Order: sequence, then structure tokens, then C-alpha cells
Amino acid sequence: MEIPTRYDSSVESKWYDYWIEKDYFHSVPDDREPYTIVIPPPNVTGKLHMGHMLNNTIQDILIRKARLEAKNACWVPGTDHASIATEAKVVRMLREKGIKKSEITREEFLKYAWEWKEEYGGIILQQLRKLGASCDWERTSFTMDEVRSEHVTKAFVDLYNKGKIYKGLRIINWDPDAKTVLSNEEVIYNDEPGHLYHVRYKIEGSDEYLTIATTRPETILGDTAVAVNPKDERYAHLEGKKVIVPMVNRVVPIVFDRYVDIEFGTGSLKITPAHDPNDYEIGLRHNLEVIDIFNEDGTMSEDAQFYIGKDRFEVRKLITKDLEAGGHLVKIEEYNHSVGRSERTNSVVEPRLSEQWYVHTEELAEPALKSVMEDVIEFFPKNQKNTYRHWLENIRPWTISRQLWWGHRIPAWYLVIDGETKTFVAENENDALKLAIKETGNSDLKLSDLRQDEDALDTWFSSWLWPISVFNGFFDKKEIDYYYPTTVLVTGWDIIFLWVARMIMAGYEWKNEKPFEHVYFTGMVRDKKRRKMSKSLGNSPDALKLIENYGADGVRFGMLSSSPAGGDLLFDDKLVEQGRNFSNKLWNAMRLVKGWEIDDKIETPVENRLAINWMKNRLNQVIEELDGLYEKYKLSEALMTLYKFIWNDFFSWHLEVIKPAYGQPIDRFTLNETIELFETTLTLLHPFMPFVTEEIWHYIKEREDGDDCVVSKYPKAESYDQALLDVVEKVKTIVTKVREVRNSKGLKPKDKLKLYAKKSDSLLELMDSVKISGIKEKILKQAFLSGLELVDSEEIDDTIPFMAANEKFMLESNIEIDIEAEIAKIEKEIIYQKGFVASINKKLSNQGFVNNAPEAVVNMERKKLADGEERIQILKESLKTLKK
RNA sequence: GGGAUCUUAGCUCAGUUGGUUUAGAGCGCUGCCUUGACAGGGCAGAGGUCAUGGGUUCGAAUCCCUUAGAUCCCA
Repeated sequence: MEIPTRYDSSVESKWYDYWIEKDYFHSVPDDREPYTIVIPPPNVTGKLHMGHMLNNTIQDILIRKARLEAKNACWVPGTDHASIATEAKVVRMLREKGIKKSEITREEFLKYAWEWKEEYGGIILQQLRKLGASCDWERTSFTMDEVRSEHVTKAFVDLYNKGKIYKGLRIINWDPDAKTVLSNEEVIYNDEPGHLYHVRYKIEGSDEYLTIATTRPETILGDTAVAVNPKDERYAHLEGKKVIVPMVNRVVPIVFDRYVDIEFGTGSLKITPAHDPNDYEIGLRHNLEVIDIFNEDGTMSEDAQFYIGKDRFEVRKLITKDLEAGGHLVKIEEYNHSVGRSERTNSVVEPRLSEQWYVHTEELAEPALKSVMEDVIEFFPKNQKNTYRHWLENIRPWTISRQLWWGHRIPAWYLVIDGETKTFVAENENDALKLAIKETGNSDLKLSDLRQDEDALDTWFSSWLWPISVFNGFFDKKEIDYYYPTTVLVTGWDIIFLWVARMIMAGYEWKNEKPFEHVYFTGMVRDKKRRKMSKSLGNSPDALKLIENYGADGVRFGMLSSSPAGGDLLFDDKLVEQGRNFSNKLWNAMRLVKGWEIDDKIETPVENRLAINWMKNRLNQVIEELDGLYEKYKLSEALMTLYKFIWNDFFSWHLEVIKPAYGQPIDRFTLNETIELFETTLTLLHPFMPFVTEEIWHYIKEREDGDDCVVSKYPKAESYDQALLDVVEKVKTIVTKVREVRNSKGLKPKDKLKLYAKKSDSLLELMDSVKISGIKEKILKQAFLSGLELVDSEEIDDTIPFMAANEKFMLESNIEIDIEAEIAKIEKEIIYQKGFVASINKKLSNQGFVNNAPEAVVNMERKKLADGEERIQILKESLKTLKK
């Protein structure tokens, strides 16, 4: 049957099913060296996007390479419950059904949430299969499944008992949309346009006013002081005075605090301790009253006295008018300032005073910082180390409680005795009760006397245990001892604090060991205009559509071919198209090779032996290069090295030399050797393009059961003959030059012409090299020549002279050549060469250079000089003959 | 405001501790080529005083400083 001329990527699903059926991706501990990756768990209700594709392609390349190297490759997949994001989605879904979260119980809500998770959860894991991800699906984990939840509880109780978790009253970042606290890392700051309002406060018992500047006039209602800098002479006379807060007419003190910036605004600052972290600190120092004027959804509370129940942004407009009407507003300036927004809901974060659970991260940070700084854990690229250090050296307590239901409920129970609340932290309510009985001495206490904390834990409190919990690390010694520490973590640098740093802390806290050897940071996927991919811009291609159109291999190629570690990937359809075309090229090369009939009567032509010999040496050189690139995680470069080797060296040069004339058979040796080269090449390419390589693997040769590309043997680099590689490069230069001469003179590329070469020692050496035969034949075949004759003459009628590889050639042709143009060209070339020679002469006549530079470098320069002079000599002779 | 990284061909990027012909690749561009594995193809070509100005050195894209610009992190 005819093989179609186009590769059809729809075979991909067939191969994925086949690999699964053969159980190639499953790992159990054995005697081999483990190679372990845990997936950065995507949100359970998420869909595959470009970022996932990049990230997971990289992991798959590494894990497949390890598998080919006969390591015990284990890639653990899973999903994250993503508490805020998922809860927000469920709330929205319920609202559409007409159900309000505030009107249902926690149990009812969780039931809906689990239903939602069962329906939409894990779609992304199915999509990863389309990409070719060779995960061990039997190990699929979820941060809220039973095993992972047990780890979370145990970790919380353990830290609490060690005194590393505590509850405290702080100014926190409040998300009024999600109605929960956020950690500092979940707040995104950006400069946004706003206004600076200048408002005057009357000084009590005086006609004087004090003008303050604020970006948030609505918080005036919660003011409990005005502050100025003690060094500010403008305000020195106000010591001991008080001001009257507009609207509410509250009399509050003027305090003197060094925090106030004399230069900024009017130099005096209104103080709202309940709604600004800095104000809160000042409030503590001066013992100020705290008035909370907001409800949890960002509307005004009773304590605000005005605008009760109205939204904070509406109030900002209203109060501006009222302040103006009351004669308090001095002026309004345009002003850009930094605004914090919730990473998940994008609502403007409200600083709020509240009681939350915290992890004492300072102690945990110490070993985590040390191991990265000392390269015990290696970062790729290295420059992320600075960012990491800066954060860990300035680490602040980690707020881990969230006012959410979807998540791990905090394992703390409260008992109120005589109006005083006692806290018991335990792995379950029965243990908590035992603790309570023990502490109170009251054996009549019942479970119903205890009340569990309503809050859930931050999602990251479960993900930081991921490298441990996916191996059931707190309970199963065999698994964790074998797979931990994992080999490499592949993730985006945007979660270096949220996730990477915390996993390292957890690793040292509970395993006293790093969680991974290496961290490979991927960049962001952007569009070609360098914009972030986002739904609102509509510039993010549909990942599955891309796979459908170009094949997973094509997409993988496109994602990888331009994405250095840590650098952003500027995504362009063109790249994916190039990947698809590459698949097609491989396919057609296979068709060519497969189409040849063997004839045992044919002796192997000498040029074929040379070609095979050259390919084998090149292959070893390439394997060596790849090893170095993999070691440095330069995967893009590794792919491009392979791409160029396969397309240029293997297909364009090698296949073209050995290709028999149309319809003619080939000798057995050449074909077998070529198939073997093809096979090795497929193994090398397999990690990047798993499907097309597997497909072709089964076409080029009959295969026994289990002889599959996915588990083939990755070749080891052997030594290669550099001299041979150099000789062939020279030959290629000569062939290329002949083609160029034909091209520029309008000669047909495939008309057989005769080539003459001026006899020289170097040329004789090249042609008659005893070790390597087939040089002449290769040149004849690839440059479409009828013959190659070495001559003593400088000048032959009806030829075009040219120079290649420092030798003089003459190509048969009876076309008229434009002598003037030829002369001009050669003269231009002579000028260039003279400049070249002069620059080297300058170097060599410099005693400093000759004395100080290494001998090899000086010799190299001498060689360059000799070559240059030789070229000038040849050019001058050509000029002489032309001018005759 | 503090800190980090970066600036090489039209675009995206390589360029190992300073020394391999006067800087490489892929894409794009230009010309030529079509019964023959592949137009999702073949062959060849043009394109860069390595952001700027200084310095160190026998020698700088590479090390140091100035200036300009870009990106990111922290506050």
C-alpha cells in the first residue's frame, strides 16, 4: 500500500493508549536509580493552557530521557484543590442557581463543591495525556484526598506542638469579594491612577486648620489621630493640641511620629489604625483607639456612622461631595499610587484587623536559605537565587487561615469556660476532647462542648507538603526513602515564594532533607508582542485546538524551540508549524528509506562508506553535545541541535549521497547502516517528539513485542574522529561553492559539468587521503559533475574560475563571463583578505601578544595568516589570467 | 524609594573561565529550482562597527565604570 506523503498526527492517541496498555509509565521502587518528578499540581477545575503545556512538556522530556537511560522514571501527577479559586467558582455556580452561600450550611456547601469537583475535576489530567505526558497515573493524587489530608493535619498539629504555629491579632490583607484573609504573596501590587485628596481638620479651640492628604477619604470616618513628624517645624506649635475629624466631629490627638514623611503631601498624616498597617503600628505606639468602619464585604459598618451599608468605592465619591459641602475639602490632585489586588478575585485588598493563624516562618527559613545558597539545591537559571535570598532574609509570618469552607478545616477546637476560650489542637475531635479533659480535669466534657475552628487552611499549606505527601511520606517509609528527594522540580518563577521556598522549608522540617536536587524555572508564555496571555486580551490560543491542528509533537516542538530556562516564551503559531513540518520531514525521510529495494549484487559505493563513516562520527559528536546541554537544562538548544543534525546532516547530506538513481536498488550495507542511524536518531528525538518517533520506529523495521521507541536504549557518547569531520566539512564547502557558481551564472543545477582543480599539495592530501576514500566520488555526486580533473594549468578555456576551501577550481561552461565584473569581484575580495591579513599581522607583530598569549593561540594566528596569504596569492593569479 | 536581570542580524535567541579565521542559529527576507521522499520541499544568497561613552589588558560581545532604555522582584 502507498504511504501517504503527509504525516497524520491523529496516530498519536493510538500510541498513547499502547504505552498505557504496556504499563510503561508505572514505577515501583527497585534496584535501579530513581528519577523522580512531582507535577506542580494544576487547579483541579482548571483547563489546559499554554503555561501548562510548556511546563509539562519540559517535565515529560526529562522523564522520558531518564526512562530511555534505563533509570526508574517516576512522574507523579495530581491536582490542587485551590481553595479560593474553586470556592469562588462554586459560589458563582450556586448564585446562578439562585442559591446564596450565606443561606446554606457548611455541609451543604461542601456537598455542592464535591459534586462540582467530581464533574469538572481532573479534566486537565485527561488533557495532559493528549500532550503525551508520561505520568504514572496510578499515583494520581489530589491535595484534598484522604492521604494528603492526613499529611496536612499531621503537619499542622506537629508545628503547633513545636510552637511554630500560633494565633494572633494583626492587620491582614482582606479580600472583600471572597470574604477571606490573603497572605502577602497572594496580593498583587500595581500602580493605578487615583486621586490625592487634601482635607483640612479644624484644630480644637482655634481657628487654625491642619490639612492632610489621603488617597482614601472614606477612611476619615475611622480616624483616631493625625500625625506629623517631630522634626517638622511647621507643626511644632501644635504639640498637645487636638483636631476635630470632619463629619463625625470626633476630637482626636495630634501625635508626633518619625514615620511621617515631611516631604510627602502636606507633611501631616491622618491615622486610621483599623485600616492601614502603618497606621496600626503608629496606633500601637501612641495608644490610639481602633475603629473598624467596614463590614467584611467592604461596605460601611455601623461604626462609620455615615453611609452605613454602602460600598467603599461609592462612599469615596459621596464623602468627597459632603466634605466639599462642609468646607473641608482643600483640593484634589491626580495621583498614581500602588494598589493591592487579590490574586484570585482581583478585588482591591482592604487592610483589616483580624485574628488569624500564623506559621512562624523565621526558623523554617534558615535551612531553606542555606541549602539554596550553597547549591545543595541547584536553581536553573542561577539568578533566581538572589530573589529567593531576598525573600527568605526578610520573611514575615505566613498567614495560613482562610475564611473559606473548601479546604482543610483547621484542626483546632475551642472550649469556653467562664468566658475564657481554651484552644486544643489535635488530629481529630476525639483527641481534642482527651486534651480538653486532661487540661480541665473535667471528665464530663463531651464532644458537643467543643467547637471546631470554622476556618480552612491556605491551599499552599497542603501543596508545600506535596513532594512528601504524594509518597505517603509520613506513613510509608519504603516509598519515601526510595523516591525522596526527588530529582527535579519544574515550575514557573512566579510561585518561587508561594510554593518552591515553602516546599524546601517543609522538606527540612519533616525530612531533614531537601525535597529536590534541581529546580528548573520556566518563563511566562507570552504572545509575540510580549503581552501576557490572558482571557481578556483573547490572545491565548486554545491548547487542545493547537494539538489537534499541529499534533502534540508539533506543539511540543513549538513550545520548546524558543524557551530558555527562566526566559519568557514568545509564542507564535509559526513555531508550532515548524514542529509540524519537522514531523512531516521525518515521515518523508522514512518513506524514502523504506522505498529502497536491496540488491545483494551491488557493492557498496565508496562514497556511501564515507557518508556512513561521517554520519557515525557526527552522531557521536551530537550525542556528546546533547549530554552537555541536558546537564545544564538547555533543552531548547538540545532540540535545535538535534533538529539541525537530523534535517541538514542526516537528511540533506547523508540521504542525498546514498540515494540511488530513480527506481534503482541499494546495497545491503548502506541501507542497514542507514536504518540503524535512523533508529538511534529516533531515540535521541523521542523525549521531545514522542509520537512521531514511535510511529516511524515501527515503520522502518520489523519489531518484536516490546521493542518500542519509548523504552529503547539511549546511546552513550563514544569518541569521534575530528580530522574526518574536518575533511568532510571542506568537501561540503567545495560542493556548495560549485552550486553557488552555477546559481550565480544561471547554469542548471543538475546539468553534468566537468570540474578542474589546480593541483596543489593540500588538495592532493585532501583527495588522496589514504584513510578516507570516496572524497572525489562524493564531490562528483553531490555537485552533479561529470568528472573532476587535477591540472597544472591556471587557465582553461570555457571555464569559470572560483576559489573554495583555499583551492582554485574551474567549472566547465561555455557561457560568456563578464570579465569586468569578475575582476571587480576579485579585487573586492582581495581588499577584504588584505584587511584580514593586516589585522593578524598587527597582532603577531605585537611583542606583548607573542610573549603573553598561549602558544596554541599564537600558532592559530600564524595559521590564519598563512591561509589568508595563500588566498590572496590565488586571487592574484586569477586576476592575472583574467586581465590577459 | 531599595534590589536584581537584561540590551548581539528585520524578529526570537546562542555565544562556556577574555583568545578557533573580521560573531553563530532558527524564523523571516531575496534569487533560482517542480514528473523523481517531502512546496508542510530543494539549492544558494543578503543581513550585525555586539545599546552608549570611557577604562583594564598583548587581546574585550565577554571584566570594571558612565549614560540611555527595557523587564522583573521587594517596599
